Amino acid sequence: MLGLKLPFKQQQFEAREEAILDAVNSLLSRKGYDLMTMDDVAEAVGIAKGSLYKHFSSKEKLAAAAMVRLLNETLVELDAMPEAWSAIDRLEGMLRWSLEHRLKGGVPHLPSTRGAFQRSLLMNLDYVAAAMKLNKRVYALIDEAKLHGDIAQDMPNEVVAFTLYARSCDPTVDFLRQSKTLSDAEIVDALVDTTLRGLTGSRRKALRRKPDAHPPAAAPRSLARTR
Amino acid sequence: MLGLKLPFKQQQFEAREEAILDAVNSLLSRKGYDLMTMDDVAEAVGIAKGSLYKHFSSKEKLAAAAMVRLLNETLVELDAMPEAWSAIDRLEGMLRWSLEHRLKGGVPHLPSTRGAFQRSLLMNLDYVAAAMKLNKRVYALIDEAKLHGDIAQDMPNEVVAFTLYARSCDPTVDFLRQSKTLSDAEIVDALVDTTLRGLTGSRRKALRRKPDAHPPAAAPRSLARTR
DNA sequence: GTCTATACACCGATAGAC
DNA sequence: GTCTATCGGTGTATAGAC
Repeated sequence: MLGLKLPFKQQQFEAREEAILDAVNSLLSRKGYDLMTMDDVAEAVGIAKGSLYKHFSSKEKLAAAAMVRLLNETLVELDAMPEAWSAIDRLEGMLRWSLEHRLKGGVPHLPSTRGAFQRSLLMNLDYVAAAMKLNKRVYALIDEAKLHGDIAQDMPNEVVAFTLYARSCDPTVDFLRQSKTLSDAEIVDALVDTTLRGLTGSRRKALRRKPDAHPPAAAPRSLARTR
Repeated sequence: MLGLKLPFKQQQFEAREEAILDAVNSLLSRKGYDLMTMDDVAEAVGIAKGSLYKHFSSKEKLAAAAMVRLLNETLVELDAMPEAWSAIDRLEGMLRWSLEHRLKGGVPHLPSTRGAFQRSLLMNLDYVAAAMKLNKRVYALIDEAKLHGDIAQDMPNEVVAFTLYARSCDPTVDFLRQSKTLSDAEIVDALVDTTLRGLTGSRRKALRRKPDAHPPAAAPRSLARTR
């Protein structure tokens, strides 16, 4: 009896941390890192602000923990996919899951803020480790999909990976939702469609850029910088 | 002589406003709206903070003015394109221009912040007017491109438009730049490529989703909400 | 109009009682 | 560990001298 008391309290402690991360997850997606205050989090969880700091020693640690949890959930989701799915199916599945997760009020995979948050994340060892683990998995899938001819060979892997990640924090999602003409399911379909097949839609055989067409490949004005 | 004095002062006044907007443009792209302070702007321009409020009565007005100027510049760019260009060429040209503008340190077309800025913009009459004007132009181009078979017919116009706008505030741009493996010109090419032709690359005739393939169209888990 | 100085509010983090 | 109260710092906006 007495031997169970400590594990119980510990279990309760971890349950509260989960509740905190849920609140952070929701707030982070609605207001972003900069506008999310510790008061917001405390109020959403139903505890005092001071108590928050007994669980997480800073706002940055708190937000990073939520991001790490998301990355790990994504990995679990990848592992839970049907055996029959090919590499491109899994990548599409991950993208769908991300978009649905976001539409339900979850954090995006990438920090959309151009602020201090991104930099603090890169100095957080837990986050970097989780990100690298997921990234390795995704890169392997991309390589496999390229072998199957499902992804253009000449597309750099990092472009593919970041494009997939970034779609979950694309403001297009918010704007489409605000315009109210598409359901959530249709928004997901549209985003998946444009991401994988582009605006031209690879269903059509006719390609826009014929071998000897006029040259819109170059920039309209010579603004290109090699940096 | 004396008749020119007033126009001169006025000209000087407007030149200073241009300088202010340049600074805002740069700061807004680097730090985002929330992290950009009026002190930052004042220091960048080289004037006192109090003087700023003689030109713009609030931070929101200031940021909105920068966004309006960007939208108008985009319209000018669209009008300056070669006559021979088709609708899809112009849309691609606009996308390229946006990406290059962003890589040179300019504001993105959409407010990436999930904060109060977006809401304040929608209550700014000047911004809404400029956005509607550009939007009308873009929608016309999309319709024309669809007629030519350059854009998938079943893609809603708003999805196409927002996808084009959103690409200029895509965090992929930042991450690719940080990884240092691609030049700025290559980043632009890659982004334009994925946007128009998707990750699968519509150069290949073989399409991923055959008519009677297995069904990855449905979500991996039934997370779809009709809302 | 441009400057300096300041009012007012908010937020992250801490202190200390219980 | 949870609470209330508070410190220190920062940011928007304004006041007032020149």
